[in-house]
Amino acid sequence: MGIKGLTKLLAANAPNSMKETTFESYSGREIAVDASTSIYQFLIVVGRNGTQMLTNDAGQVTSHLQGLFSRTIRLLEAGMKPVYVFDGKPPDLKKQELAKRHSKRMDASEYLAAAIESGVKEDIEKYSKRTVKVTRQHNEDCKKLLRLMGVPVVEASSEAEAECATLCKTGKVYAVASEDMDTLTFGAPIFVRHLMGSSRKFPVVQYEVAKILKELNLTMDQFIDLCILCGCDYCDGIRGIGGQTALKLVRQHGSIENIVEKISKVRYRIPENWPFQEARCIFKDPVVSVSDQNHVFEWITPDEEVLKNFLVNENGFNHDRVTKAIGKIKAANYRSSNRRLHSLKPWLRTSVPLKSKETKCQLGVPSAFLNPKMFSLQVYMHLRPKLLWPSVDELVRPVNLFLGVCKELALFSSYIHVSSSWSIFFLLFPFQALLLLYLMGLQAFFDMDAIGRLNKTKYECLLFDMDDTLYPMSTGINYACRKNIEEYMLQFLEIDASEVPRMCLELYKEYGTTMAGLKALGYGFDNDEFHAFVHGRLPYERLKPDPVLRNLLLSMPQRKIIFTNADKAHADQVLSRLGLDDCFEGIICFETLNPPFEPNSYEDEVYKCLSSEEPDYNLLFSDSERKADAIYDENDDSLLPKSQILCKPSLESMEAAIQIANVDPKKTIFFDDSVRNIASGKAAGLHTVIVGSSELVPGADLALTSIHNIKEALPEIWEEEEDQFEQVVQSTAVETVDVLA
DNA sequence: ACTCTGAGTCAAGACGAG
DNA sequence: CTAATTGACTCAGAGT
DNA sequence: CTCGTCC
Repeated sequence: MGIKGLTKLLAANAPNSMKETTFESYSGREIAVDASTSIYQFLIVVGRNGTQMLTNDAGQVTSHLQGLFSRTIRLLEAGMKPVYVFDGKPPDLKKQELAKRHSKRMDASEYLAAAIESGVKEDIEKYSKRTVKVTRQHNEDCKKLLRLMGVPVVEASSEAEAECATLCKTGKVYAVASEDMDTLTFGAPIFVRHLMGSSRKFPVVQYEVAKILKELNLTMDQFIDLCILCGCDYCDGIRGIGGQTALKLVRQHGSIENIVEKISKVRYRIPENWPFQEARCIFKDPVVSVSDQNHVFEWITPDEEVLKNFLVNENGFNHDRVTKAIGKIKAANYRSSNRRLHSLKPWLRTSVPLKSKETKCQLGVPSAFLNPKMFSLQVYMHLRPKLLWPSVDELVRPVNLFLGVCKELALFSSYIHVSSSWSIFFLLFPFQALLLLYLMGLQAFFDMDAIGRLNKTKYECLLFDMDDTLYPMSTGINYACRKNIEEYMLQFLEIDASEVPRMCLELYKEYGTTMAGLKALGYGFDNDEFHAFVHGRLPYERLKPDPVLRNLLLSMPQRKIIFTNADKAHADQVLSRLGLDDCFEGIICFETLNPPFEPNSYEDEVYKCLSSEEPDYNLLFSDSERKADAIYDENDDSLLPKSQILCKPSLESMEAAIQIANVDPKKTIFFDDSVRNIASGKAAGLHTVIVGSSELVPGADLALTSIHNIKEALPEIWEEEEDQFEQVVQSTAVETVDVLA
């Protein structure tokens, strides 16, 4: 039922909070859709002829599949990235409402039976529609279909609308498309109605919750109260109070509590045991599935064979139609992956560094950064000293790309570690190198002995991510951190509040850290200042010493190194709070990979970040390439600026870490909680363990729900101690050497 | 006369051949 | 083991 | 643009 009369109320009292848009304008956007309501519509309307519906050979209804299939393709073809959200358990408060609906349906069933008997066609049509319900099987069919199509599926803990709103609040989707006004009450920042109305009966309308609050001059809490008074699914309103009066009362008294206190008890009857506070809770802090803050949705290529089998063989779809449709999905996928950051472009246009230069000065920056020109990448790149062999620079890029591909291929089979010297080899003899690589791959394929050897490989080093890996996500540090980043963007970079969460995630997704992304967009803030702001007031007190983990770590014979994207101060703080500061040989942190930048000695910087005597050409090239790419070409649709910041999950950062730590990736295990970091760790040739997940992810050799399970899952780490002859003597007082120092 | 509420009722997809 | 939508529209009736 | 068809 949603919120009674909210549409009218908003149209009358907050007309500027809604704007007409078009279907096409959501191209490139992630859109959350409530699956259950869609399925319901399909069941009611698709292929219905009296009680007759679309069915497969077994007589099972397939209307929902037909509808969902074509609708999803329509969205994908328009460049949208749908995320379907399925309902979970309804809240207890909704039970009575549901019971009411159920009994209505039962009545309808009786009418239907009567209608069939009497043979009145219109009645049969009418009542059979009313008896429609979405069964578990329907939901499962649709989930299966979507997964096979490569479209993400979310199972909500409770209400799908609440889950959708949360996805939007956290920036995981751009907007929620729904007809249900509840979505706004749950606080979805951007809410789109009539998106699916292909019949241009209604135009597409976009609501923004921030604008609604502004225009109604209410806080979010007051807006929720207003919605409850209007009448929602969870409890009754007050008889005699509809939208108009509710708005007046909320404006006047501020909250339901005050309204109840002030209004005439004679005129209005307040329900006994009125659960408005519980209803308020459902809207304010809805039960949503606890998902990884940093989880990102992916739209992958459809599983063609299985999908065909499912639709054609199991459900009687026309083979040619399905083949054609799959072609459409693939084409759409290809288009969007080719310019998947299409959606970043608005920011690129509006957030060119001019503003950030000013901000920069306001912040009072260290003198090294006073020349504002340095912070406009365009200007800087224009003035920068010529790189070594600029023409080679151009040449190197494709070679590096090629090398990257080869590496991934080769390392995928875990046999060959391509060292940096390969870079030169590839540069000089690309074809010979390719041939050699091919032969090595062939040899490895047949060399079963190599497999045996590989399995026995001793581990020499353990590389640990820190945040959410050495301590669980539940401490809330990650969440607090993100809030701080958002606040920084809002306060110092003057980014529009409505864009912040989404931008935050999008940049994180593309660049590894939001900070790296911001830099890539041309924001010229000071790194230290950013870190100080973001990490300065985290609830570190929630981190408690972890003696169990400490003992585990100290008992491991291998070298142990931290590899984090965070800055050194944060790493020190966290490790000291956890009581682990003496467990690690070193910390590879933000400053290690991104040494303080000195404008005059650009070339030196490249050398300095490598601790080796001789410059490593592989890194040198990729580094210069990175800087060169920082220019954003307005005319190019597909190219986005690269960040000048080196951080996970870039392959370069992995290689740099391996280089700095001076380890052999084949003998190193990399622990991280991020799927992307794990994937690129694997690409760099490391053994990988995903922490905080019970399921294996692509590129992970092992999954650990908690780092504490390490002994059970990886006994090899300790076994080694017994049969290793020249065992490294592990002094109990491990010297903590910061690599930066 | 005018405003507002509340209860009941209805309708709801997507495609493409002609 | 069960249950599973929603908004627009109309019209009657109650209150101002 | 409409109307029949999708399974």
